[in-house]
Amino acid sequence: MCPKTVTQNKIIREERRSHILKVALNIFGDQGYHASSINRIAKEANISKGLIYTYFESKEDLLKTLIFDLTDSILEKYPNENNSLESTDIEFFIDNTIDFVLEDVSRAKLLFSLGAQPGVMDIIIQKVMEKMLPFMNLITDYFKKNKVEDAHAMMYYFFAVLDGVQMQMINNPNFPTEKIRTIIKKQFLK
Amino acid sequence: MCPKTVTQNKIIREERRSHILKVALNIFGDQGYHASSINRIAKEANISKGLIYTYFESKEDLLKTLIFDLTDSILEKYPNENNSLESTDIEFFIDNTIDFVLEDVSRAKLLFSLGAQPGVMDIIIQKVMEKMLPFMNLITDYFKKNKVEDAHAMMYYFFAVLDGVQMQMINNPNFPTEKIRTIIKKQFLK
Amino acid sequence: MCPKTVTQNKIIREERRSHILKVALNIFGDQGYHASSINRIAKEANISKGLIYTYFESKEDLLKTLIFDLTDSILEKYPNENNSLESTDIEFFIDNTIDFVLEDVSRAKLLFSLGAQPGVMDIIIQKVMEKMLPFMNLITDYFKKNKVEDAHAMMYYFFAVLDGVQMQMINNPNFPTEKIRTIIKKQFLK
Amino acid sequence: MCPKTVTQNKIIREERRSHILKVALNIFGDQGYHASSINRIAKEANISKGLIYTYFESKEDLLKTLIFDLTDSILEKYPNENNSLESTDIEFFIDNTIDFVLEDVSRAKLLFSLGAQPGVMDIIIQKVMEKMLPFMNLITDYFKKNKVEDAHAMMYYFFAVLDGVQMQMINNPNFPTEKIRTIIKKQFLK
DNA sequence: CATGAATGAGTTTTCATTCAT
DNA sequence: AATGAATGAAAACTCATTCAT
Repeated sequence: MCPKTVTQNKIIREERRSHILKVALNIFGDQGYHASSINRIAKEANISKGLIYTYFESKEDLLKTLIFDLTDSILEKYPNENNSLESTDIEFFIDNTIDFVLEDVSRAKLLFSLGAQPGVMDIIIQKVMEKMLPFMNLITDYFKKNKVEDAHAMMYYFFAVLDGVQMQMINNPNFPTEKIRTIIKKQFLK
Repeated sequence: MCPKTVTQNKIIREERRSHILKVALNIFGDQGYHASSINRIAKEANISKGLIYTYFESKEDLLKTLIFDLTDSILEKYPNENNSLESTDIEFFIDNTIDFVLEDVSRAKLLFSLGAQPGVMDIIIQKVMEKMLPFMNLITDYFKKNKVEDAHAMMYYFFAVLDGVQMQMINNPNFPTEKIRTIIKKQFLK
Repeated sequence: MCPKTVTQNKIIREERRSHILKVALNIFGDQGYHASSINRIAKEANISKGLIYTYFESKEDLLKTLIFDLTDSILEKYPNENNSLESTDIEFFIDNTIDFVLEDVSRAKLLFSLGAQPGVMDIIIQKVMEKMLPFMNLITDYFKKNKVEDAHAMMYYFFAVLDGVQMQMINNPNFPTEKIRTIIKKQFLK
Repeated sequence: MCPKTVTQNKIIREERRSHILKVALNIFGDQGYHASSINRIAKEANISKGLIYTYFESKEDLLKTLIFDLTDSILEKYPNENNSLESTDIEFFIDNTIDFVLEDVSRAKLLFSLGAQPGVMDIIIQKVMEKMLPFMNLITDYFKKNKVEDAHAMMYYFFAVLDGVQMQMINNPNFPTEKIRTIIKKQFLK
């Protein structure tokens, strides 16, 4: 029979919703947003096309939802206090950045594939920047404290290195992540 | 009057062709392949949709052509001899990698947006790997020669760093490229 | 309410599919394959363009499906045993050939319009020939048995006559089909 | 140099024109009108697309011209006097009908492929009918004179047979034309 | 709530026709 | 007269979205 109790429905709804999100994340991450069809997502999730539209307003809404989750998980990488940073804070950030990819490659893939989606990366950047900008300054201060010559440039370099490592982790199955983690820490932690 | 000479036509064709390629590179780079319509490319290039099809068989053919050009320009980054590398060779590669983005941001954008296009990145990787694999070994040898502890991991780190720098150059208008160039050289050249 | 049952959908799909086929047969038969647009077929069938593509992969697939049906209905004209033919077998074939047009003029029109479609007639011929070739020999034998001077040529003549009759039936509204049926039988049945 | 004398031009024009017609006849006959592109015709004729349009107003005009030629050549098959027919007249018509295909298969192919082109066959039929209708009556009279039971039906049969033979000649490379010619004459000439 | 048939706007692609040279 | 680059209207096809059941 079809009808269900209210509670049953609530649970089912929550499960379904997150299932759809998970499947969509995988497919968007693999094929890119535009190349992924709602049909494909529905099939992969073993539900009907129509059902997706009871959980999400549109394909774009699905993407936006994923992006907000993504943004939240990115924000978690940044330490919460605004005091000056110690080595342990930097280490925390390095670990979080690397673990961010290890935990869910699809999520990271999606993030990196979003660069080409005009108007989407902007949303992320805008939200992330609030936390990132002060963090960038803290990193710069950290390098100054450690007598790095051009601390400002080194801060940019630091982010570039982490970006590059994330990209390699995503695309290169031979990438020796743990060894690289050690190298990064050796280089930036004093 | 008599018909346009063969030479005249050849010049026209060559110009148009490369003009279309240039416009397509920009749009594909900005929006991603799937989000870019032939219509848009035609408008941006101030020509009719149809004309694109006298120069390229299909939208995919247009992409493939761009990719082959891209692949060629990537291959130029790698030094040609297979002897052991000196500092100058590494410096040459670092400079080429950075200048690759400076010369044509759209081209680099396209390259980085291609990660999500299944079946496309494969083509590039396959062609590039022939030259890249031996080069990776040479880099490893270079680090060994310089008494780097884990030379193999350092090689991967080296490539990750350059990837990350390229990404930042593309996405971050504040990125201090020249200062970073100096930092990289200081770190990896001995 | 609960979703449409599987059976309901199956029925709908079957009906729509055969409706599209019927309309397409008419239009292809009337205008020829290339001159018939999917748009036109959709309008005539009172459905949207898109729907045709949920039932058939492409315009060509639609044609191929019609052709396979056509081929099947042609093969039914030929008697099934491989023994030597009697008058009744020949009569059966003559009747079937004429009735083939009477039953569905559009189908016959399509068949005759396909001659110019390269690569399509080949498919039909290839499939039909398997049954036709032995039948041609049986017809030849039949004429030999009846002391026809050049039985082999007469066999070709027999097929030519039936072809011509089918063509006249299709194109000439005044053609006295039943009288011709009698004439043919009088001529070829002994 | 390009400029030519007036006379030279006239000759060239006439040659070009008939060359284009010949090529178009072949291609239209082979592929059907709609599947044949102007581009293809131009290439096959070793001239430019544009040039076709100095000789013919449009693709349809090209077809119409071919059809008028075709109609003329069909009309030639019919004897010119309106007196009652003798065996020799019938024989003349049979021979002409068969030779019509032998002389130029492409022309015959085009004729038979035109059945599906709505509005085109009508043109032919309309023009041909003027000569054909009285001829049909003469044929009927001929059969009556020869004590054929249902002379009117036999007349239709006669045309059907000739149609079928033409079709076989076009489509079946093994068709024994000359033997069939004999058979037809034996059957219809007394 | 769940389905998938159905839609139609938008995309790629083709091709007869034009026109500057 | 001759060329073929260029156009644009129309065709094939895709896919997010809707809706009857």
